[in-house]
Amino acid sequence: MDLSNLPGHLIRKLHQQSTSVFQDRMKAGGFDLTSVQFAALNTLDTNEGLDQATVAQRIAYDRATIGAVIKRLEQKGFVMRRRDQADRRAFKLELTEQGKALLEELRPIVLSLQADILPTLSVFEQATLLELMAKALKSKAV
Amino acid sequence: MDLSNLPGHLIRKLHQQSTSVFQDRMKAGGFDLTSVQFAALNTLDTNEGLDQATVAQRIAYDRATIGAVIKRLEQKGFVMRRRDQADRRAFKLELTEQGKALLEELRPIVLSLQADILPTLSVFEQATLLELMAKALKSKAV
DNA sequence: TCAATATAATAAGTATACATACTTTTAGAC
DNA sequence: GTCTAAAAGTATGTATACTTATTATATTGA
Repeated sequence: MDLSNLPGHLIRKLHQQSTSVFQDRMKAGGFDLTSVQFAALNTLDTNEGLDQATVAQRIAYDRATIGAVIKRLEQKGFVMRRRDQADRRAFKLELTEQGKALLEELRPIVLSLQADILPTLSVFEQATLLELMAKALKSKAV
Repeated sequence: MDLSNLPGHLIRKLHQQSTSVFQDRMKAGGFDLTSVQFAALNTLDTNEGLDQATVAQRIAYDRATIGAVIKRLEQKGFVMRRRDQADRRAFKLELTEQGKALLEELRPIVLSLQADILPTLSVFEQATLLELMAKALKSKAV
């Protein structure tokens, strides 16, 4: 039984390639940030005051993982947490000035590295792949 | 900046969907095995006596990760490790009878769950996606 | 031959990723 | 107004996933 042509294996390897390109580019630019951390920062920029659970839901992670991610972003000085006075269970999250500045620097890098994730595909093939992946992610009809 | 249409994000979500289907099916069948553990077992079945480093290379993981995976498979009684007398740094790995039996049970399940990873795609679309992913994984020409 | 190099496995450290359980707080039913 | 169910965050535990360093053993080349 050869796994190498099965969807599960191909998807995992592609994910591996994707995160590897991201890490390499960050490192090359002198930044110390993972793709998850970037996704969280990016979500907060356009949505000041979100809580952790909502951030987790927006970028499709569980609360526990995002809690740890936010904690590290706070320690690095990119995010601030304040108790929500209207709902004292939650925190309102916002970017620090440093976080905003970082995000402006990172965005063009993150956009440009996307092409390197699929370097052997033509523009048309890339578009086809993205379209099929997006369709595959749609929830199955009842 | 909307990440949701970028390759990196789509690939991650698809990977998430893939591992989720795998876990659900294993659980439904009463098995306690991850996709990585299955991949390692499957590699050993057709290649008795491989060492950890070679297994890692075959299924595209680093040695440290596979070392931990093999350790758990050994604890579960599916794999045996013996010092390679020809190279005393390495272990020769082989499946136990229990490991072989498990693999026979799992294979049809793993094959059948592949279709559920991409439930909303037609057969033709699935084939196209697999082809593009395989091509995207080819190393970029020098 | 023997010093330099390389390799197999492990150790230690960081960061996801998720399940489950627990605490605190909120909201809805009555 | 009180009871209960739900939700936000945290804690705990397991399992990847990878990097760097270390140890033991092999290989090599001058």
